[in-house]
Amino acid sequence: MNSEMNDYLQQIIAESLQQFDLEELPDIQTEAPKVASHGDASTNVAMMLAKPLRNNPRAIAQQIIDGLNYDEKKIASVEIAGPGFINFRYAEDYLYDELQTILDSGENFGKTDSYSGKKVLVEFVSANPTGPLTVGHGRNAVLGDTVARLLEWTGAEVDREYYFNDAGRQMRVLGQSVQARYFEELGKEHDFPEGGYEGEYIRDIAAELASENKDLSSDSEEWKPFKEKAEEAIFADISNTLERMNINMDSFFNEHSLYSDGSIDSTVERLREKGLVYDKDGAVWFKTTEFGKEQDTVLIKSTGEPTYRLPDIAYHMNKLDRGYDLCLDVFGADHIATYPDVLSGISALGYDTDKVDVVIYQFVTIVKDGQPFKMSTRKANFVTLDELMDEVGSDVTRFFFLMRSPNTHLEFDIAQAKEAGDKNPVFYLQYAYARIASVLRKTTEEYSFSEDVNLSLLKHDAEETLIKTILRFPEMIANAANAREPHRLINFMNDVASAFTSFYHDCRIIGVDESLAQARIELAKATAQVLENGLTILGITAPEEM
RNA sequence: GCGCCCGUAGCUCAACUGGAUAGAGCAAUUGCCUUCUAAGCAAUAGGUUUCAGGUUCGAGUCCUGACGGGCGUACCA
Repeated sequence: MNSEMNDYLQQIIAESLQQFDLEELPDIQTEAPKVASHGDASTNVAMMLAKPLRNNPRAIAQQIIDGLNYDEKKIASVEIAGPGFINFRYAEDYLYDELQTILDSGENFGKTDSYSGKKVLVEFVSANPTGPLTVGHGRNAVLGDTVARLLEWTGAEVDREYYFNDAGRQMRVLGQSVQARYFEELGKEHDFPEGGYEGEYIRDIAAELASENKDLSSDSEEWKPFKEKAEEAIFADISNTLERMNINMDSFFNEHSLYSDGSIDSTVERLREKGLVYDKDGAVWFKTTEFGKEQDTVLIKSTGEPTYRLPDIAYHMNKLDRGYDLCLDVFGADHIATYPDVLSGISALGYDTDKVDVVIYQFVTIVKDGQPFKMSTRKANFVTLDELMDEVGSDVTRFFFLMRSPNTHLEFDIAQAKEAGDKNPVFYLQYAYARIASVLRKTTEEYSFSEDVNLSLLKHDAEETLIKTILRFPEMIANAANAREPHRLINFMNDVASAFTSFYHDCRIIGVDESLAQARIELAKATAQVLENGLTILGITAPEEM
């Protein structure tokens, strides 16, 4: 059901409700029933009013219907069903008019405006440059990008940002690892650092450095040039991977800039002025107990080094200072603990926490050879996203990460993904699109129409079901965007493909009466448009043939 | 111990934020290619939604308590 119809129904219901002399109007909800025989739209207001009006729901429903003043060009019938639902059936013409709007809107069909005028920042991936992106990062990357696309379709102006830290212990060890491999490459003795990065990519970077023939020191304190080279190479690799996955970042934000511009220091000072920060045991503490936590937490260690919470707070203030109406963070379940501290910090300093929201996703369990597989970047025990895409391509990769709700664990069976082929549901969607494209190619050869199309010839059950299904598209996108749950769109796309295939099966296009063929071609075009728009949001290609 | 997420068909998961008969895919069984792409369609089978209470017209969904799994709970990020 589109929002225009929704508004209309709510309006006429509200008018009818005036007869009851209610103190407060109930929240009128209208939705498409699960079962088609229940009509096109349904409302439960009568049941909600049962208690305040002290009457039985079906009697109230009857009174509401009696008081209903509706346009017969839009609504064909209204009836009471079950415990007191009021079901509406659309006028046929309405359906055909709506089908025409899909064709007229074309690649814009599905766009709504609930976020229009809003500036949104989605921060995701944000992996530190210590190694290639793994399958574990994939869920974050694809989820973030697709939520961003959904928000764009609801009118938001979205920026994608990658937050990283190239300072700290991890990066030092990375530099030292490259250094060790570099001297091995030159045939010299050099100790490999404890807990160093063992991946093959480290050797590749070292080999490239060796071939450049620079005069680099073997002094283990002189790891910085190695770190810089490694960071450069790894970032190039990460960017390449993201590009392959159809992801384009608008900005990369280095945590280090928060130190150099003084925001870290000023954040601590401002919290101290509020009396929320104190010194103890040589460390600087944040009074998180004031916000309901069991313990205070350390902001700056006794070594003088901040914990990650402090830059996180400063970073979020930075984002809000840049004028965003909504800042979305995408991160895995292991980061959930820091989030409340960040909110406490920024709200204490007068920022609106409603403008910050988080998309939490549960971990990806890698299943390899039928066994759960523990990954570690340091130990080089991982499957990279590049390896995965080499095997199955980016369409399947993106689809796989989006299929499931973010808050359930995603089981990623490598073997199954690799053999994906005809088992993979992404092909079901693409296949439906390719079939339509094929039929449309054939019809342009066989037909040339002179008269206007008459869509009202589409009276077959399969045709009506298909029209009603594709009309739900804008509402689905808005819901998925609000919930930040791309898998809803995937489920919907399956409904579309399924409704199309049963139409395709029952209703031939070529070889039937010419005006009917013409109408069916239009319906096929509209379906292709919805599939194409949906696949665009998912970042998946819509192939003309398969 | 405490906090967050989860428990739905043999397996992997949905269920449009409390609605009507809980649905898909895979696996199983059975039909359908001289007609627009069989990467498909149609049908059969598979369920006490982990368990026990509660809230209300109505609960897979909300609340309480068990049981089971995952992730946190660091002067690691």
